[in-house]
This record gives sequence, structure tokens and C-alpha cells, in this order.
Amino acid sequence: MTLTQLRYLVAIVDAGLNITLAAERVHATQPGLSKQLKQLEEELGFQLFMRRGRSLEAVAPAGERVIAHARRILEEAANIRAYAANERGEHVGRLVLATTHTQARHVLPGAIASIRRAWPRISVHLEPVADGEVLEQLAHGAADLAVLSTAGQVPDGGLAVPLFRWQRKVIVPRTHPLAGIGRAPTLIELSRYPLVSYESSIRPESSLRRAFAGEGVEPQMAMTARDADLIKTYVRAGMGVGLLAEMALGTQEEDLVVLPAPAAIPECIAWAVLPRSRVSRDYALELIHAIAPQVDRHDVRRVLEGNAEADWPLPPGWIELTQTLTL
Amino acid sequence: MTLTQLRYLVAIVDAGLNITLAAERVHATQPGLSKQLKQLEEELGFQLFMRRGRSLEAVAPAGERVIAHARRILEEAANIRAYAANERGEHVGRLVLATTHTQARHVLPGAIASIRRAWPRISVHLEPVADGEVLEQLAHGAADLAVLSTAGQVPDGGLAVPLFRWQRKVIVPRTHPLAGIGRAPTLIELSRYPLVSYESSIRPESSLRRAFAGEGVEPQMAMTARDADLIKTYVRAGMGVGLLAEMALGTQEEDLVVLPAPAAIPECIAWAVLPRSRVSRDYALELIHAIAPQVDRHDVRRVLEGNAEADWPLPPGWIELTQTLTL
DNA sequence: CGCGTTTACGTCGTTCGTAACGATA
DNA sequence: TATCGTTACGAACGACGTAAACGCG
Repeated sequence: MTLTQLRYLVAIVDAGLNITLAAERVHATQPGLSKQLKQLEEELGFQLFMRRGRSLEAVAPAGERVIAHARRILEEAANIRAYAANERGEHVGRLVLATTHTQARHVLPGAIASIRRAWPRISVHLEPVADGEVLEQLAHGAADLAVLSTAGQVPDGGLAVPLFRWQRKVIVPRTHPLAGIGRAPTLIELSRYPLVSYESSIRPESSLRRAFAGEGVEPQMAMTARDADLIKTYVRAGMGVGLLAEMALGTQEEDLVVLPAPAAIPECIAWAVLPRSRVSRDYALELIHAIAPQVDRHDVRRVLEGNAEADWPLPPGWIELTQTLTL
Repeated sequence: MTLTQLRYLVAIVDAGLNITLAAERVHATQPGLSKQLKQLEEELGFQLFMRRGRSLEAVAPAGERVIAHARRILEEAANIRAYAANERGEHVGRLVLATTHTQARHVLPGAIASIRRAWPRISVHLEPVADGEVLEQLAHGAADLAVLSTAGQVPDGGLAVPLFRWQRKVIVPRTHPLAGIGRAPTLIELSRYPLVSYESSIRPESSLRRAFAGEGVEPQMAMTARDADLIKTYVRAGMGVGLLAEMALGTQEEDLVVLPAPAAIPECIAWAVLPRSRVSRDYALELIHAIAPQVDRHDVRRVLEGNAEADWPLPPGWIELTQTLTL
């Protein structure tokens, strides 16, 4: 049993039992993988796959268990390599981010640019993902870092670091009845108009729906999207009242009126979530710092390594944060 | 990075940084280990050990972290091998038991004999250990299975399987004032005599001390030992009143009078504890079954693999158990 | 007949053990 | 001088890639 054999094994599984494809992905030849797999099966004393003819048909039940252990081994091997890369200040690498559209579009660009200035040789990859699946990407190992928002509760699935607090805003066209009220509309008032908001607000457990439900009214969702720009576009087109994150508002949206959201709609917190079972590269922690300067990389590292308790200060609001950054 | 390199690395650490000794233990030559270590350090890009001259003086801080990951990798590799050995019905292996003296001397012999009949080619090793350290042996990886008793609370550090319930017994010489009372003495009565009991009963958190404390009296411990035979010997010598596990009593102890223990002294439960993070060999589970026939190997396996909840029946008392066994 | 796997074979790299050397207490 | 680690070298093994054969749809 060698690390190579285990790496080939999971590559074959991840390639859908296509050895040729797996061979390409691990930069080796197909007969090489075939042979190593055979040797591994020989050493273990049983088949890891069920075969029909010469091709792999399915993973054998016994194979599933072996593969699970093999994945943990490879993860730990990757951890050693990541740790070593940090230790020697390695400046080349890859950072896969799982995040929502609003963060990717309005929050991360500055931070990512800043990271790339400090680490020109890392490549950042944004994994496009639906709001609810961000944490799955992280758990699944597809991403190194997740950035997402909640209405207060701490996301699980890793170490959650609070970045900043933010509010929702109401936007309407200048011609809209709410345009002139000069204050936050109430939930009751909002419930009279069709709303345009994020896809995630359609879910029954969303803080938005709960806020409306608390007032005994039902919001009419005219349209939902993941994309704040789409929401603005449809609000401009008169489809309804927009309800979106303050980060998504430019300094001037001259044809739109921006109002505060009703007080009953709770504040949100943006979080960075780091996988606990994997060693993060330094630049991943530095990206967190680039988004929210009050977070220190070394504190995060200490918590990740279990040498300190997570004890984050109340993060700044988005407005304060951007003011800090521009100073 | 190879599994061999990692194996050598932890062997060197476990040999106290003596490469020559480590080489013997892994059945390889000293230059081989030296070279592999060097290659590993080269690949990682930093020293794993601090050196003075040519000899290893200490593990470098960075080394500690790498070693921790390496141990997990090797553990998982061992898990794969153990799983494979089970899968192909491998009948050769080793079983290291961490247990207390009473279990080793009075409970396990029959079970171990039975296991060795079914698996003649496994070698069972009893790791002699103080009562309180049984679980440490398991956690530390020095043992495959722990057998110990508690006064009710479930031991942690692994999957605890209840084996049987047992009572303490009071023994006195025929000439002792308590010899003729024909009933269980009270705690008050016991507190008037010097006691001879297990080492573990001297600890403040022991159920025995708590029972006495509940009655407002302090036991006088004349002598403690790990060994029930020693306790009996000293009771015979008139050193005091013996208090020991019923398993330790032979069918006839003609020169001793056996009395029930006071009702306030709680019943104990004997447990088998299996490491959760390691794959146990089938014969380890079968040994549990050999001690306590009501435990089925496959149920234990299902719980270990997370496919079932632990839901053990109230285990039989020691007397019932031995009757079952002799039937 | 194409796709994917296995088998065969030659080459190259690596590991391993033996032996000699070096440093340290 | 004994102990322990490193370096040097040769032999053997193993991994890998190329090329060809085999089955299956």
C-alpha cells in the first residue's frame, strides 16, 4: 500500500470509474493506474470494484470503506504539504472560494485584488454556487474558503469568522409611491407591493420571511434572483420594490430611491468559514484579513490549531468597514 | 512523501530520536532511515528535528505538527489493513488487552482460551496497567481493547459495551467478630475495622469512598492492592476486613467467611471499550462476545461503523453469566 | 470498429543493504 | 574507544511509459 496507490484509487472513483480519465487527471498513464489498482487489490486480498468484463461497473461495498479511509489519508497528506508550504513561505498556490453572488460581486473584488498584490503567484478561483450550497462546497472539499451571510446564527461546517455586519435596503424607482416617504417603510407597507429580492429569501427559514410572518403578513415575491444587478434592473423596470444588501448599492443610483429596510428585518453578518479538518494556506487567512482588517491571521491560525478559543469581537458594520478601507 | 517515510519518521520519534533503534523496530537499516528522513525534510523544505552535530536533539516545532498528521495517516493505513484482514478472514494477528488485575485474573482467562480455540494463530497480550490508566492505554494506541469496571457511569474514550454487573463482597477470617453475623454488615460496622481493598478504592472519586461519605463515616484503609489474591492473603493474615469483587472469589474459600457488601455500596458494571478511531479486528469483537455472550459481534460492528445507535440491554449479573457459560 | 482495459516489455529511477567514514562523549 | 549518524556504492527491485492484444458495445 502506497500513497500513490491510494491517490490513484480515489482518482478512479472521482473520475466515475473511468481509469483513462483518472489517469489524465493525475498526470499518469492508464496502464500505470490499472496496474497499481491491481496491486492494491492483491495486497488487500479482495476486489475494490465490481467488474463486468474488463471494465469497472461499481464500487464494491468493501471498496467504499477502503476509499473512505484512503480519502482521509490523502487529506492528511495534503495537510502536511499545505503546512509545509506555509512554513517555507511558498508563494505559489491556488485558492478556491465558495461564495454567494453578492459577496463575489461587491465585497470580494477589493480583497482579492489586495491578496493578489501580496501573492502575485496564487490563482484565485471563484466557485459559482447557489446561496444554500456554499457550505456543502466547503464540506465536500471543493473549496478552501467559504464566504456567506446569515441573520445572526453562526454557520457550521467549519470555523466561522465574522467579517462585518450589514443591513438590507429597500429600493424603488423615483416614480414609486414609496419613493417620497423619507423613512423606512413598515413591513405592512412593503407587503402591499410585489417584491424583488434574493433567491434565498424565498426559503421558508429565511430571516426575511420570518420577519414578515412575525408581523402577520405575507410578502408577495414578484421575482427572485441571486444577482443584485438583476434585482436593480427589474426594480427600474417597475416590477416591484427591491430588497437587497447594502453592499450591492453603488454610491449613486440616481434613478432609484434607497430607503432603509424596516427595523424588524434583522441585520445580517457576513462570515468567512474555514474547513476545520484541513490546513489552510496562509493566503486564505490573509484574504479574510483583506476583507475584514480587524481579523488577524495569527489569531485565526491559533484557533484553527486549537491553541486558542474563538473569541471574535463584534464585527464592524459594512459602512464603517468601507470607510476604514478607504482611509 | 511516502508512507514509508512517514512510518520511519514516527518510528524515529517513538524510539526517542535514536535512528538506530528505530531502524531495528521497523526491520530496516539505519542508513535507510537516515536517508528517507533527509529526503522527507528536503521535500517539505525544512528540518523536522533540531540537530546538534549529527545527532537528533529534539523535535522541531514544525516537526511536531507534521508528526501529528503523519500519525493520523499511519493510523488510517493501519485501519485499511485491519479492515482488509477482517474482510478476507485473516486468522493471524495480535490482540493487546489493557485491563485491571481482577478482570485479567478471574474474568478473562476463560474468554481468552475460547478465543484462542477459535483463532489459534492470534497472540493475545495482556498489558499490565494500573486501574486508572486502562483508558489511557487505549487512547494512546497501546491497546486494542480495554476491559474495566465502573460504578455505573459509562467510560469514555471509545465505544463502551456493557458486559456484566457485579457486586462487591466482604470477606473476613472465621475468627473475626463479623464472621457470624449472617447478613451484610452496614457501612458503620465496616468503618470500625481496618479494610483491605483495591488500590482504586483509595481515590477520592471512587464509589466506595463516596458510599462511606454518604453515611458520614470514613473507612480505615489498612492496605490496598491491585491484586485480589493479595487482598485475600492479607485478610487471612488478620490484617482486616476484605472488600473485593465477587469475581475474585473461588467456589470455596474455606477459611474465609464471605458476606454480602452493604447495600449502599453500589453495583458495578464491567465494560469493554473499543477505540472509535481505529478499525478493530473481528477477534477483538469476538472476545467481547466470549466474555459476555449476550453481545453480538455484528451489532458491535454496526455501532462502530456508525450504522446503528448503541443500545445495549441491561447486562446480566456475574452469577447469571457464569451459570450461562457453564451450561 | 472504437473505446477502454489488460498484458508485455524495456528503461529508468529509487530503494535498500553493505561498507567505510566522521563525529561525539 | 564505543556509539551513533552520514556518505558512498552496487545490486535489485519497482514504477512508469510505449506498444500491442483483448473484449465489449
